[in-house]
Amino acid sequence: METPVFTPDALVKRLTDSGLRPTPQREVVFKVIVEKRDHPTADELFARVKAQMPTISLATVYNCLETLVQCGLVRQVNFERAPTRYCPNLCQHAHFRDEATGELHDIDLPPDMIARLRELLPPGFNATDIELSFRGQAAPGAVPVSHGTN
Amino acid sequence: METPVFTPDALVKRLTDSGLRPTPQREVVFKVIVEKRDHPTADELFARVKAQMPTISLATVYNCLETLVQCGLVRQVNFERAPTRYCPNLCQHAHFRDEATGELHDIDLPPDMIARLRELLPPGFNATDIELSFRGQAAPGAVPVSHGTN
DNA sequence: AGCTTGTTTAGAACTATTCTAATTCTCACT
DNA sequence: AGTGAGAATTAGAATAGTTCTAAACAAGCT
Ligand SMILES: [Mn+2]
Ligand SMILES: [Mn+2]
Ligand SMILES: [Zn+2]
Ligand SMILES: [Zn+2]
Repeated sequence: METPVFTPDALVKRLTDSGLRPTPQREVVFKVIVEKRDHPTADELFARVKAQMPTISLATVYNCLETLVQCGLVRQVNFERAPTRYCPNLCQHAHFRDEATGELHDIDLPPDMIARLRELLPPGFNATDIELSFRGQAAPGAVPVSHGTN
Repeated sequence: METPVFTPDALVKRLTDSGLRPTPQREVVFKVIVEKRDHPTADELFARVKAQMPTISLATVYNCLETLVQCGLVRQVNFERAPTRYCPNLCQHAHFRDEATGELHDIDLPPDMIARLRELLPPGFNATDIELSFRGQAAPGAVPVSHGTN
């Protein structure tokens, strides 16, 4: 399983291709979300980013995240009404939320399973997006997932 | 497929079994959510319930819904950060959100598929809950689902 | 330099939901 | 039937994540 890491240059290309500008803020937000592959909230990202760019504002973090989501470089993940989390893993995958810690874990979701899920839909229903999420307990030492870095 | 409809008596039993009181507010909220089997928000339910009990408050609707969810008589359904919706269909099922209208449709989710989904979890992950949701377009005339009335 | 357009920023606004504290109700027990 | 204790309801305030606003800033172009 290869590991197509996003270089900073790839970000610049994706942005300019969409008619958007590669600003320092967008670059640092992207760098910070990619380098620690968890599922931080906007607040958590704000804190991490401020360490490198103390003048950035929370509004900008939200703006950058929205841009990154639109460019398809980051996924938004919601669990009930908890604060939105952001996921840099672009492979199709499901999420498992550990009830004890609140943390999200990536769960591999093979293409054939996605196909089977799609078959659940009656004729006339056309899904552009499928979301699968688990909630429960994870044994402390349980290894997360294949961890393909996109 | 039989159709186990919840009578008002069943609600009373479920409540008293849990040490809760069967109040007129709880009964009317339950009646209103069951009689039109869609996926209303708290606001929408509040409007419907007020027609029958003009003095009820929104806080009470929220309180009653929380109670009904705890008793397992109603499911909570979230889509991204949109207002929580409430679902009276207790059979295991997935949801399809029509992007055009914002409406939710129930999608049958057979037990064997649930079992297969569970197999996606690596050892050490124990799911108490699985949630599957689709987003896309539904052809106007598409028939919703098996519609087992619980 | 001036213009244009996109971006950032601080803070206000928004909104679904929860909390508070006072009142009312329910029901088991006389 | 009447009381009392605890449960539930209510109006309105508070909360909190997110979005909006409007002013300042940046970069490219003429
Ligand atoms: Mn947060
Ligand atoms: Mn609503
Ligand atoms: Zn993820
Ligand atoms: Zn449903």
